Amino acid sequence: MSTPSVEDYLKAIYKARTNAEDVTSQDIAARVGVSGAAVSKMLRRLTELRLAEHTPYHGVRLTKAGEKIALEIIRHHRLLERYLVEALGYSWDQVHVEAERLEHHISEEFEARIDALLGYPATCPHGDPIPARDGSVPAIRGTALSSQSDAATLVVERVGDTDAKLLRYFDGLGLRPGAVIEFVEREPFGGAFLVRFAGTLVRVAPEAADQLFVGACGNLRAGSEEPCSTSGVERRVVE
Amino acid sequence: MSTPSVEDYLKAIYKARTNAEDVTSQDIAARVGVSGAAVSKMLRRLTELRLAEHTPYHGVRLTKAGEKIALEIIRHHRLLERYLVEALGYSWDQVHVEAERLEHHISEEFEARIDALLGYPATCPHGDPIPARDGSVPAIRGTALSSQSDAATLVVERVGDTDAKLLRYFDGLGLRPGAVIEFVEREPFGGAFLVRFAGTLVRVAPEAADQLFVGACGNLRAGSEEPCSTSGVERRVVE
DNA sequence: CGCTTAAGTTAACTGCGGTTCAAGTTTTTA
DNA sequence: TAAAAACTTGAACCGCAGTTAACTTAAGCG
Repeated sequence: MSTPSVEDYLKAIYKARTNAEDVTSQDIAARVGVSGAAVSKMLRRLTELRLAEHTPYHGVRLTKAGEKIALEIIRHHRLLERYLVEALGYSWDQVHVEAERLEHHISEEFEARIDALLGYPATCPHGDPIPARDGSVPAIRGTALSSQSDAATLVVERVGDTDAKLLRYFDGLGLRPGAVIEFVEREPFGGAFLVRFAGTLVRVAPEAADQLFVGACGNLRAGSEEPCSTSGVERRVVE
Repeated sequence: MSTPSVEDYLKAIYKARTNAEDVTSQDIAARVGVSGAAVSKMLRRLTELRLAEHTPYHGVRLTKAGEKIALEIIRHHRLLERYLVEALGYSWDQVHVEAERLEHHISEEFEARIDALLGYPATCPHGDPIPARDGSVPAIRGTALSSQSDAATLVVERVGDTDAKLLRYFDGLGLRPGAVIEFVEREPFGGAFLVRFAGTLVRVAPEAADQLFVGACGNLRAGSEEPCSTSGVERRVVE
């Protein structure tokens, strides 16, 4: 078995790779929250463990084995987030921190049981896809609202999950995965993004718009039963 | 915060003390699963951390602070066991191992939520009392069936929780906390303990009898609604 | 094309938590 | 009561995971 620390690095490398083609050590360091030197050392270890391939001063890539572990941990994380919300009544801004610790310590048995109890959900409460047990991952959907330029009807696919304050902000506005919004325009000089939602005009702050990922409204979200509803509320799993 | 390792030692010392007056290093070593030398070193650390008072070659005692942590961990463990059985459908022989890892990693928030969801249970599935959040602990009930000599009507208070095989054995016999049994006699020459349970005669093996703790039947178990039922089945918490 | 600079790596060190082996202290027993 | 046995501790060591400080490398610019 791998240690929680190894798992954290694998997860960070995996996530960094889905964003940028080249994974930099700095990026990993920032994600894991350690110094660059710690990253260097760990990359050597991961290479020895055959979980990654690291050519010094150049890139890192996860091996099949490394990716498998990364996906297992991400699966644990997102299932746990979902479980904490659905079964224990956590709010969606609390779950990230709790899942971050628990993801390293639950058994496969635990994972399987909460998965079944939740009815095999496709996404976490923030809209990120839950990797399947076989290692397949549904495509990550949506582009940041902040990169939107033309007016359009859009559906919220997912939101950034790390900043609790931001999540409470979204929650206050009613902006959750599944919500259908109409992008109107951006206020000038780095201003807010104007969005019509549930009949009213909402101003989404620039930094919030970076963390709000939207898709074309015709795009059905996997597992979403009301692709273009305006309720803005995710379906709850009822036992 | 203390590390999982520190917590394991504190728990071991606490539990050892409830059994014997003098806590030996060996006992701790066996409980934690490490060498004697590791115990010596840790006792020095715990003393420095003011979690225990250790006079070399003589005893150890937990300080108030140390006992507080030990009880928190035990509370986590027993609540988790209960939760895994009630909410996730684990069998009672599976929960110890899972709880052993999770007990170090759940937050106070998590603890409070499962406690409320379970309706503030008084015991774990094996009958051990769950310490309250303020640090008070209901008395541990019952004496080993193996120390019984005279025929009597008894109620199963608790069973040893560490041996999964033994728990399945008890489960097969129907012997769970709350079960009312009649102790008849012991077979000669280190033989089984003869017990009448639910109308039939049951032979309890000697090593099992060491781990089956019984009390006088008039003794109401806290939180037990049917003190002298013969159903042998713990009430399930229904949501 | 070499020089600066930022990114990445290595080296030396720290703390934790374990090990084995040897030495010391109690306790038991002959 | 002295020797043996059992228990406890100390010393030297290891692996993991981090740190800071010094050194390499790669890249970009004048």
